[in-house]
Amino acid sequence: MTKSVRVRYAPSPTGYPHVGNIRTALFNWLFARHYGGSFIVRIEDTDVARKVEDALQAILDGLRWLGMDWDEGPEVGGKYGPYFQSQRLELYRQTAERLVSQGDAYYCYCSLQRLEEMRAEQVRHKQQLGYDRHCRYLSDEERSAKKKEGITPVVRFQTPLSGQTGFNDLIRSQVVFDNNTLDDFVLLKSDGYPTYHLASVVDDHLMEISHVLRAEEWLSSTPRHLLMYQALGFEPPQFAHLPMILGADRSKLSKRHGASSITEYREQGYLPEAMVNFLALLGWSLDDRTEILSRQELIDKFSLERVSQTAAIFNHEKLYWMNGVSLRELSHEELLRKIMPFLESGLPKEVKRPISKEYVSRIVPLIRERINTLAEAATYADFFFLDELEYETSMLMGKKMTTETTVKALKAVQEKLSLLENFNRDSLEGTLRPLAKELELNTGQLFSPLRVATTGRTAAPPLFETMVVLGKERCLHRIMVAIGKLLNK
RNA sequence: GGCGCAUUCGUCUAGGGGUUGAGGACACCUCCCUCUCAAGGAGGAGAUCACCGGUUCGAAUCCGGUAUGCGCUACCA
Repeated sequence: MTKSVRVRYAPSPTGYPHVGNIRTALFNWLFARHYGGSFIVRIEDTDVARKVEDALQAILDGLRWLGMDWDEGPEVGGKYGPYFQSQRLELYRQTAERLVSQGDAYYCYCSLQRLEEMRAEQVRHKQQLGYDRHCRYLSDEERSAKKKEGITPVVRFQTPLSGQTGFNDLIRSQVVFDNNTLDDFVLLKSDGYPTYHLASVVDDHLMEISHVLRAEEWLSSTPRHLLMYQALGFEPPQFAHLPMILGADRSKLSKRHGASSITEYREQGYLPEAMVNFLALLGWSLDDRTEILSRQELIDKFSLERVSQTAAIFNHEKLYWMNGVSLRELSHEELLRKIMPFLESGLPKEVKRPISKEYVSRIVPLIRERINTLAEAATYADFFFLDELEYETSMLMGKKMTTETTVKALKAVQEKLSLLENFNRDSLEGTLRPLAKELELNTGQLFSPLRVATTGRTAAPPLFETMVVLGKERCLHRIMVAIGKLLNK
């Protein structure tokens, strides 16, 4: 590679950052970092009608959250700016005019209505869809007449009627199109804004983009872009079309497939490192066995040669598993820090705020192997914070236990524990195990009612550790409540 | 309708002419560990490599066709 690597992520602020989009950003970012090149963010805000107000912020926040820093773009600037296409309109207009004057583009005065009718007609007759080139063949008189009518024209590219346009896609190798299957597409809209085709070609050239890594949906547009590069005398970048990410039903991933915006994953307690790891493996692989890779390993190992050619279905379950792995790799301190806000926002409102960090610090070791997302901490560990536990009385009774034997067992525990001086793991175990024997119960038969009594659930962290964190008083109180429930049944 | 891209376990994927009776991961099942649930460990089940032809001594791997899926075919990106 002689030229320095310069790649761009070019989102359109028309919606929240979709995971498919973010995956494209990630591959660009990894590619740039791998080759020590530049990662540029360029905002393609050329669709005024579809613009969404906070989309830009959400996109930038998403990138930052995932640790994808950009060398040029919004908020950081750069010498190829501005990085908002809405601020570069003059450049596109000039280029469009140049193409018109050199005979590679023309003004089109066709009304939206005419275009619509033409299209309907084509569909009806099962003809090839596309602009019929009506205005391409306007005489000078007709042209000036249209001009006099005051119609603001669009500029269309004058696509060659014959020949072929091909290129070597870095992921799909040789791809060829017949020029006669391409229509005269719009370069400049009547509102003065460029279409994607014009803007991206102009900007990629001006910004000296070396490689265009974009989603496969752009593959069919690439010959148009190449024809423009040719007409303009620009050297085209290298192209690589990334496989798409689909939903479980194989259609384009969307809201009905569950969370599709990166923001939602963040809110659900997914970790950026898990997200990056998972997204990297959607369409790329290192070898036949590596699943867990750090950010640095990803940068070191990433290569276009190992990007797959097939669309991938977004597998939520695997992400969920991977998040659990990442979560368990966090240090105690880090996990604690990340869990705090989720507890603050996720615990029932009757729990007093602020939540004590010291207290949570004692809970974290008990739940870290039992949760897969940060948000789950709040639902899994709520009994550590609640005063009143809600559960079915029947849950208190273990295998082959009756109300009587359960009450008897809990009363025995109550008695033993109230006499206990040091309420710690070992003293609890040293007390309760022998007690089971005394009562002629197996450990499960004694521990499971006790677990339900103290936590309100049948699945919880290890009993003794849990009881220690809850404290003697609270445990005794909860056991008393449980006995009461059984007797009032 | 036209054009393009793709097609290996349910899913993500490895493998790109013989060492593959196709490897790994998620999910699923069994067992171990164990006070429950997890985590961890050990196993299991799961793919006629879309189909049909061809090339070859030999094809999941190369070629052609068919089918299916997806994408593009907008004054959206």
